[in-house]
Amino acid sequence: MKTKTKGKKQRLTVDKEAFSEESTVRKKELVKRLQHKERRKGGSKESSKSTAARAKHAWSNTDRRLRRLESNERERQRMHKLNNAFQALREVIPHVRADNKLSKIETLTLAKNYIKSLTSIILNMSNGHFPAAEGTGGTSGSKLQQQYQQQHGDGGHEESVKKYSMPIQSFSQSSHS
DNA sequence: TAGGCCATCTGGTCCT
DNA sequence: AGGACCAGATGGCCTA
Repeated sequence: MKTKTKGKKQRLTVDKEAFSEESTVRKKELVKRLQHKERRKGGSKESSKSTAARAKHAWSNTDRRLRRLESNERERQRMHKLNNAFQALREVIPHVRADNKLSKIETLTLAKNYIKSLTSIILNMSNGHFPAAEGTGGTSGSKLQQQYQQQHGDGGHEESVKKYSMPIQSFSQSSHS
């Protein structure tokens, strides 16, 4: 995977037509984009979606533009909140690359494995190795285990512990050095 | 330079 | 009706 060191990206927002000077690098980039676009589209088809959407509300162009800008702003805020949540998640899961930012997919995958391994540890402890869970009535370890096995099948936690143990070990090594 | 990751825009759909 | 949510499109930045 890759390291991410870039800062906040400068966004060309509404005024896309505002950039007029184009370096050769940029031109090449545009060509690349076009090719990429063509590959994705697989042909040109004019959709009637936008016109149908426009017909739905009898707003003036200005109104429509204004509403669009407002909902863009809301969407931006929503995505920022989502990214904050991702960042919070990154901070609570131990991982090897303390200096480099985990990608979103890496964060989710690691978090999933982390939860699995913690669940396994809890199950192991409550299954005879954890005195507090024995003979106290209430939530027994076996109940927990039954519930876990119903959802994940038998022996799933062994594997998840293995899967996650390597990153955790690496993390603890790097944090102690 | 290709490809991965990301932010943003956009229109459709769902929910309150 | 309006906001939240979602997925597709687009384009910028970065690394191998």
